[in-house]
Amino acid sequence: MNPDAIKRSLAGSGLRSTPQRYAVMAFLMKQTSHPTAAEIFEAVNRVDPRSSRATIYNNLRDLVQAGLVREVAMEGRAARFDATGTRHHHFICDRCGKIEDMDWYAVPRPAAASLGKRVLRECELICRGLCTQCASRRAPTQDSGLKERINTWKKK
Amino acid sequence: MNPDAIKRSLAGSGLRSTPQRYAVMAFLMKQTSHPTAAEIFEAVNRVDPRSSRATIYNNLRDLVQAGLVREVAMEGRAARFDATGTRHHHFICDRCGKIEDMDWYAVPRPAAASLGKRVLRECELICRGLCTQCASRRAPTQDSGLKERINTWKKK
DNA sequence: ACAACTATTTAGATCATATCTAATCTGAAA
DNA sequence: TTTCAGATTAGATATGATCTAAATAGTTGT
Ligand SMILES: [Mn+2]
Ligand SMILES: [Mn+2]
Ligand SMILES: [Zn+2]
Ligand SMILES: [Zn+2]
Repeated sequence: MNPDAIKRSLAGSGLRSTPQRYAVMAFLMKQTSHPTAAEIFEAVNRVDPRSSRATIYNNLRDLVQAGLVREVAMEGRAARFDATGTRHHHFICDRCGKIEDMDWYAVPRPAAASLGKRVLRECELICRGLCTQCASRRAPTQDSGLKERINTWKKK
Repeated sequence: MNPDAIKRSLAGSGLRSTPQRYAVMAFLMKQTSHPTAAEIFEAVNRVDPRSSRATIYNNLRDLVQAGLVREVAMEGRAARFDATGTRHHHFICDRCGKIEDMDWYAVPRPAAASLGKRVLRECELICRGLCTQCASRRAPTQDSGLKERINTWKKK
C-alpha cells in the first residue's frame, strides 16, 4: 500500500498521521509475521529512532481500536499483532510457536441450538500442527505426543 | 468425574497426586468458565488453603504438559485455562470478554494447496459476537462498530 | 504564515502476571 | 518404615503493559 493510502486510512479513523504512528502501521502492513510490541519497537526504531516504548503501545492500542490492526488470539504471554488487511485464518506451530496466515474460507456457523441467544459476528479458525520448517526438520513420531511438543516449544 | 478417576489420570501422566494438584484439576473439571491462575488460586484456597501461588502455576504448567488442561487461545493478558475433557470450540464476547464453550463440530480442513507442507493436527474455532447476556442488555445498533465494542470492553 | 487547540509523544514510575531460587517437605515405591 | 525424586513454598526476580504529567507537534481556522 502507498503512503497516502495509509495516511488516509488513519485520517479516516480520526487518527492524526504522525511519523511514529505511520511507522507502526506501515511496518505491520508489510509484515507477514505477527510481531510483538517489543519487536515492532525494535524494527521501527532501527529505521528511524523516533518512537518511545510507550508510543508503540499507545499506537497499537489506537490502531486496534480503529480496527486497522488486530491482536492475534493465541496462548503466549506477549501480545502479537497483524494489520487487518485481508481476512485470514491462522496456523500455530506446535513445536516452534510460529503463527502463520492461512487463506480465508468461510466456516460453517454453529448450529442455531448451540448458539442460543448469542449474536454471532464471525468465526475464525486456529489450525495447529507443524509448520513447514518444523515438519521437515523431523517427522513426528508416533510417541511424540502433546507433552513432548509442548516441552520442546516451552524450552524455546 | 469421581476422585479416583482424577487420581488415575494424574498417575497415568506420571504426576503424583498431591492435594494441591488434585485441587487444581478437580476445580477446572467442574468449571464451565475459563479461570485465570489468580482465580484458580483463590477458589482452590477458599475451600482448603494449602496452595501457594507458585504451586498453582507449577501445577497448571504440569497439567498442560500432560495434556489434561489447556491454555485457551485468546487476546487477553492473563492466561485462562480449561480441562480438556470434551472437545469444544469457543465463543468470545466482544463486549464483556467472556469465553464460553461451544459444541464441537468438525471444521472443513484448509485446502491442500493452502496447507502446503504443514502437518495439520487440528482446527479449533473462535466464534465472536455478543454473549446471551450482552446481547439482551442492549441490541447492537448499526453504528456500534468494532471501535465502540472494544472500547466498552477495555474499560472493564 | 501564524496562532490556537488538542492529540500525541515521552521518560520513568508503576502495575500485573509469570517464573525462578533454593530450602523444605511428602507421596508412594520398595 | 525408609528412602528419595518429585512437589511445595515464600520471596525475589523477570517480563510485558499501562500510567503520569510535562513537553511537543498535527491540524484547523485566520
Ligand atoms: Mn495474521
Ligand atoms: Mn473451554
Ligand atoms: Zn514450527
Ligand atoms: Zn458478553
